[in-house]
Amino acid sequence: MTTDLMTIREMCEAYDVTPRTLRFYESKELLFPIREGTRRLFTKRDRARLTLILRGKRFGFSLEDIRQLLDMYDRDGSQETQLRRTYDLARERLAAMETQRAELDVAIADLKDQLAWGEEMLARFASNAA
Amino acid sequence: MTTDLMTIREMCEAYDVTPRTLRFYESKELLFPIREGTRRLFTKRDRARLTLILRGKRFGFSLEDIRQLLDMYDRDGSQETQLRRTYDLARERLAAMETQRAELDVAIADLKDQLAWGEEMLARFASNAA
DNA sequence: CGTTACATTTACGTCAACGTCAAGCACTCT
DNA sequence: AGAGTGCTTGACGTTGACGTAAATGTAACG
Repeated sequence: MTTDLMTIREMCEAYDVTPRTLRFYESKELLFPIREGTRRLFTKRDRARLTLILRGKRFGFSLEDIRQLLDMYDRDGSQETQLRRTYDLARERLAAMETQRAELDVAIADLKDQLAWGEEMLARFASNAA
Repeated sequence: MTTDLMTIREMCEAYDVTPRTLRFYESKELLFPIREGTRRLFTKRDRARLTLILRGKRFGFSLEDIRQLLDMYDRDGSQETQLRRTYDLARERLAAMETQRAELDVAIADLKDQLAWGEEMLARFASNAA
């Protein structure tokens, strides 16, 4: 292992985020890199948190939700209360995502109908032109 | 038929939108109600446009996209160029929606995995407590 | 010492689609 | 005339997740 500490550039490479994003997350108290003078050094812990942040974002959690969950983990270690809270939040999110999926399905089906209609019209134009 | 013209309130009732929304759409040149002094009177044409606006929104088109399409229809009457443009835009949107649905599916599957994991942990805690 | 290549901070800007006042006019009822 | 209601305009606020600009620092290279 090299140093176990990573600069902001290395982090950006590794996680495909911009420096602005990492500083932003720090300002929102999602990350706590070591401040070596004016520079940042990201620890293993920061990387673990960032992984969870990015995963959470994929699931559609807000940064504020994520922050609260991470903080809970920090306080409780790995106790039941926070696990249950995480679990509940995740179930809510899942429900929301499935609702969204259903709506998207309807919209897609409708749009396909409209497309069929459009093709019909185009065909009609084509035959008129011929 | 009463008057073929509707007040802002009637429009709100009929389309389940707020007055603010209608004024906003007018400011964005999506609607062109008659200005009777200081008040608005929405014509059949406005209603047709609003229907298309709301439909477009359901499909995820931006208001700007919608405005451009509506303007095209106004200019071209009902010619092939605009029909094709609409058709192409709709196909793009459909592709985007299907991509989005695929990503959502992955996220849902992942989240379900995490949930299963969470249940496992909770069960472990429960048995420890017993 | 100068240049290059990063790093930092602060603060304001962005995007979408409206919401939320505040303040005033227009009309009706009494 | 006063009260009440509805409609108007205009400007600023909201939300989330950063982007962008400007001014400055600092570290290593040659």
